[in-house]
Amino acid sequence: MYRTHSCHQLRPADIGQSVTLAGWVNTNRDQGGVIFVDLRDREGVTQIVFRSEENADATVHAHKLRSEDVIQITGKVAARLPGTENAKLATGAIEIIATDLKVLNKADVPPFPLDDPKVNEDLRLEYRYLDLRTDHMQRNLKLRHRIVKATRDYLDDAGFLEIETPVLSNPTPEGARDFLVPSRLNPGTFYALPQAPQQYKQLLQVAGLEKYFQIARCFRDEDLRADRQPEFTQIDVEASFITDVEIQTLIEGMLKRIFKEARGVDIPTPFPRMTYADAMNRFGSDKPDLRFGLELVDLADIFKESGFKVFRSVADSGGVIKALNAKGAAALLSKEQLKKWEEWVKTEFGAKGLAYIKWSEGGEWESPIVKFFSDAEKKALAERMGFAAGDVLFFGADMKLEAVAEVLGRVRLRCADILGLLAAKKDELNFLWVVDFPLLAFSPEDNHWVAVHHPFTRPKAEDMPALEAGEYAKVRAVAYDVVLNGVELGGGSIRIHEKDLQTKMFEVLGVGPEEQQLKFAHLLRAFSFGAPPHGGIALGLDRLVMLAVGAESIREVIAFPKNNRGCDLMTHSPVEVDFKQLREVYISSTAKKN
RNA sequence: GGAGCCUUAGCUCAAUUGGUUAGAGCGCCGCCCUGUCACGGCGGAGGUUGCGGGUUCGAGCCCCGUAGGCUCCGCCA
Repeated sequence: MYRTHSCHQLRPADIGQSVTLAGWVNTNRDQGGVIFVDLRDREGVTQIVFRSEENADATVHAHKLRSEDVIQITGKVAARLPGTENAKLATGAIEIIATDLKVLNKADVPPFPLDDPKVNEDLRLEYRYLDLRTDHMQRNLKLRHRIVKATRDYLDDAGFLEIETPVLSNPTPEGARDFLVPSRLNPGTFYALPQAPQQYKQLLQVAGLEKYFQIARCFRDEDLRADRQPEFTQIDVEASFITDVEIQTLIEGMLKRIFKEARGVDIPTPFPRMTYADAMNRFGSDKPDLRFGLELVDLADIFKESGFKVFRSVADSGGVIKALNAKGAAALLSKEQLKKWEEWVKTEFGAKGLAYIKWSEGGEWESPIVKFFSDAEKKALAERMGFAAGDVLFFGADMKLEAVAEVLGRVRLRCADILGLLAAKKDELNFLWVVDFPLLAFSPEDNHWVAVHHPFTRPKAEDMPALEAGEYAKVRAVAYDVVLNGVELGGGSIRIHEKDLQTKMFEVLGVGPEEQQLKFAHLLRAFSFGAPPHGGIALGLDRLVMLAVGAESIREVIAFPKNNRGCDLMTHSPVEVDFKQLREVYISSTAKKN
């Protein structure tokens, strides 16, 4: 037996006991005649004392201890001398008077200080096993475990079955780029790693399992971000004979339990609901952060007769003109900075420009466009926007709401940032359902309509006539996203369960009968054998944990993440493989070597 | 595919306008220390300033290229 107690366990009640502890040397304070070692394990820290006059032999060896050595010590639990208790440690009232020391494994000097949060991330990732020893990372992984456990318990209580689906499955024609896996037994053919268990979970409904969930690993071969990894984990849920509101209620209860058990907070349910149209119109985003205002305001009617041609032409032809008022931002935004913002929207979103009016305290309206406005327009504008000295207005004008939303939605977030609107609300948890997403969007690059959610999403019953009539832009989906503090946590929908409707959807999406047979025959056939009405949702577990621990990146809540080029800096994955290994799976590389 | 920022000791950073021997804190090594807990004291080692080229009497600093890291756009049904 290596130990009798953990390093977090012993208290004054244990004084006098003989104990054995094992762990890592956290710090070693050698004072010559007496040596203090803080011994660390997963649970905590306990102070060990070596006294030369009592245990000369052990003390001699303790002189040689260094950080991160793995040791085992035996000794007696003792009260600390009066006045030397450490209130910062849970075990700070006691210490172990060591009688025996065994070095289980010496450690080299660590390449970086483990307790320094400023160490560069690439170094932490190269030595991830050391980084994971830190309190910070252990807390994150423990909380992740609590969240997964709460999820399993909750869904089990609700009658859901955890069922695994294949990781080796088929490529999907739409959506993200697939990771491919060559099949050795079937030369020239490929599996794909799943982007999501979508079809399998629907087929489990056809199979009559009724309530399914899975903590599912998903794979998408796209570029990485702070909140995107090529492999990530979803809480995947699907159920039969269920409505959209019932799924939302189920998930609200699940998130309530997760946050109660993980963070000890009670989040209010039900969450507010907002339509996609409202979210875009008022906040310029389909995942609005409602912890602050800065709402977008419609101005098209004011500028119908305007002398400013850009606004007038948009207003006249039924386009969208909106503005937001960054209250108190004038003092924070110099002319040069405003120019930079304009450059930013131009380069990043391809906008033509960013119109603004800055009203400094005790000054005039400063703006490249205001000279074109009539007095009546200025008055109407100031009134509607609540424009006052110290404010900055930002405008967006375009024939399409999405274009205005893209620019002003981001300007809104950036304004909130510089105005410090979130500083006081860091701990607030603002949940929201965004509902009534459009079913379809026209893709100019592909020159056909694509599914906004995915091809299996059910159109709203009242919009079926529009679908039949080919007015695709008007058709809304029974789809919903759950949003937390402006981050999309997950999304789902009620699915199509009728073969004919699914076929119709494929046609609209430009998937012809041949391709349907090739790629979706199994699903269409399954629907012909009595498929129940069903629907579900998937939540991004990594993002959920990230928000629960207050991290800035999902890499902080994944044990062994990839960097932003998809590489594992510890194992150097991905790597080149031997020619023979490629030959076995009938692959030859076209990559150019340099 | 594109944009921005970054790279100086093991780690985190500094180095005035381009100027002489590139510094600090922590860590590391050695010695001392019987109540520390960010222990303390004394001494010491440690640098191809990412790499390659250029400008200059002289480059950590300026220019070009390149590699790596981070963030973002595109992409992510």
